[in-house]
Amino acid sequence: MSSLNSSGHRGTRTTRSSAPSSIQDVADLARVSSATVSRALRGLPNVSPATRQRVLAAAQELHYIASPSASSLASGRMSTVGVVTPYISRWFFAEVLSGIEQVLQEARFDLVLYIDVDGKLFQSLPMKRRVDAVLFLTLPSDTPDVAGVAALGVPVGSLGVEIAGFSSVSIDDVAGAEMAVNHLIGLGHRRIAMVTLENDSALEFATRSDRATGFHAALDRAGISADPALIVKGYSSVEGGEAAAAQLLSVPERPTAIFVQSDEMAMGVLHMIRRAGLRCPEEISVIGFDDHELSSVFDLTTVAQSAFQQGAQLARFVLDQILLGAGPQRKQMGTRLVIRGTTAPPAEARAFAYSET
Amino acid sequence: MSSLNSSGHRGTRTTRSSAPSSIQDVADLARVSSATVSRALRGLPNVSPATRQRVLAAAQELHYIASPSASSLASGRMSTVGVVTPYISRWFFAEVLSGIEQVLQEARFDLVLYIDVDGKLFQSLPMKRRVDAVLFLTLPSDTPDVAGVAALGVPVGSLGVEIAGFSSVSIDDVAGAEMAVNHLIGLGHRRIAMVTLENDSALEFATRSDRATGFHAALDRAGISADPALIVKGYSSVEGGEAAAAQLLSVPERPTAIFVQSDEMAMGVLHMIRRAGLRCPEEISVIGFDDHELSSVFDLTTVAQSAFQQGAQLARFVLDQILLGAGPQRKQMGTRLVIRGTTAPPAEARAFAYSET
DNA sequence: CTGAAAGCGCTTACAG
DNA sequence: CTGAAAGCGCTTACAG
Repeated sequence: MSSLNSSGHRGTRTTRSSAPSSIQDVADLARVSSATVSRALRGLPNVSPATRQRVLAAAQELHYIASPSASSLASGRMSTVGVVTPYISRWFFAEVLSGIEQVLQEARFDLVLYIDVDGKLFQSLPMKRRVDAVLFLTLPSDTPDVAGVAALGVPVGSLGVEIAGFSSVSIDDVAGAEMAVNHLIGLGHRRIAMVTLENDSALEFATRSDRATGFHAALDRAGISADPALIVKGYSSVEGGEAAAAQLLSVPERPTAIFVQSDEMAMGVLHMIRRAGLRCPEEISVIGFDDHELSSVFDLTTVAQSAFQQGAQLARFVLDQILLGAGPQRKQMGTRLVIRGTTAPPAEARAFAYSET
Repeated sequence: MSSLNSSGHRGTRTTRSSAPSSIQDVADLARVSSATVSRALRGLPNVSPATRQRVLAAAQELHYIASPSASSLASGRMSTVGVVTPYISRWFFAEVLSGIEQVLQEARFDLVLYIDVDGKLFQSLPMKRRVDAVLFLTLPSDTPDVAGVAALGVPVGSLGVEIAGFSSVSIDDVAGAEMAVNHLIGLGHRRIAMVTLENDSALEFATRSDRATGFHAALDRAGISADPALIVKGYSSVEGGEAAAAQLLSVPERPTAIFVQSDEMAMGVLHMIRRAGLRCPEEISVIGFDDHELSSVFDLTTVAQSAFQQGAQLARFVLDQILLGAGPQRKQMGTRLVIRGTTAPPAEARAFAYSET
């Protein structure tokens, strides 16, 4: 090792941009040991101000950046969180991911992204030994797979579904759905349909059943018996909404209102309604769920949730576990009814009387 | 080190699920050296079939997964690619990211995600020494910042803009914009407006100027002089489109057609047109750019591009650089006119004659 | 407040 | 085909 060339100050070293400088280079320049460099640079105590200054200056001069693999190997910390999501281009997941990323970036953690549509990832779990925690925006419906996740040996966060031992953030899907359906009932609707999620993959979307529960609860409380013909499943996309709407519109006694599981699907529903020559909300009301960025453009009444905040909160929870050794935490976030123009009293009701807004 | 306890075969070892097993554990169980384990598990040559089998079996029994930090430190390879994007919930970026992720996942590379709206990330470049390559879905407009990126010392890929030394994938924005405007001209439009991107950040959206170039080229060729009042800027969002449309609709001599830089902005434009009580395409035509998932719902005529394929291709390019030592490659992908219902001949033209579709 | 030394768990020439 | 050994570049008790 050729060290101690404190003569050529910023000459030879800086120009040879090939190999990045090591902690030893910094130590040599600052005339301390690598242990001290490590402490000084990480802001640990027990370093005299003067020494710290010298180290900082040396590090800066050499453009020193600690090798992440070396420090991970030595410390056992990866400063990385894995995130598993089924989609990235659906509003909800994109927003959640953005929230997670913001919190992690502030904490100077890296976010490793895994997209997994069909739950196959759970068999290999490529994030093994790579991350300090994993966030699942969806979980496999398979119990053994979930057990495998727990066996990762790192804090786990799950979105939308509470699992023993995992941190989680969710919304009250039951209450949200009830709120939506109560709004329709309050307008005078009795024949209310629901578009729910197709059980299309190995993944667990807890929201599916919970929102259906809220739907039924609201109807029950109003003394309305649910018509099975008015409950249809669709894929979580605009096309899924279109297909579901086509099905609903062909039911002999058409519904006067439709509660749709997501705004994206609701947009498909609106599209199909328009194509069928029907007018919304005059002839049929539609309410969605999410408050998607485009919902205002569609003038869509919906149940708003903040996906971004949910992601941010979930990231904070696992960060607490990693950094502070906290236990798993859970939180349920609020939803809010956003009344726009796709809901109105049913045609018959209007003929008779005024209704509440 | 207590090794050689080959007696309790699957007893003691497997049950203590605390510390993950190391390469040495596997070596002990298979009665070979750790060097051989390393070779056998990575599929390297010079390992006898019998030995390889024994190692594989031992590794499986111990649920062995190599420590990424240790192997990175020893080999110098991170098996990770960094991706920097300004947004994640915009259609284009979400699609590109999906394409990148798919290719990386197949190659068993990790994707580290960095969201950077305002280009600040380029001052710290947190992916230093963490990744084998970086993909920029956008670049800072600052030349020194770009130089800093090049100094990362790893292959770099850039999307939408060609930079010396970087791999890149883009579309021919000029040609795409010309195609859009030619479509409008062919329909008989002469007063054609353009909604372009606000120069709202430190980031370089090359598409901005290129599409404007195509717009002007098409007008020039048709002998139409562009009216500066018909070229407005807006933020890259639905709201941005609304604001831009509001401005355009207040121009004394209204345009008969609008070419909008992105479908998302076009949706805002359509919304504003509707709110202004105008009919599209009867009174004003609109053409977008992207072929967003929702464009068919809006019946929006647009210039289609495959963002997913662009992302996948860019990932393959840098993978070639990392794995095969290839040089930077570049490719321009195609665009395609998708004619839907938001474009039609201008009102005056219809009064006189038939026009082409 | 500081340093010497061990160790984190792999990979890779180098010998054989 | 296989192993001993060095080395990757840090962090962390342990002494002083």
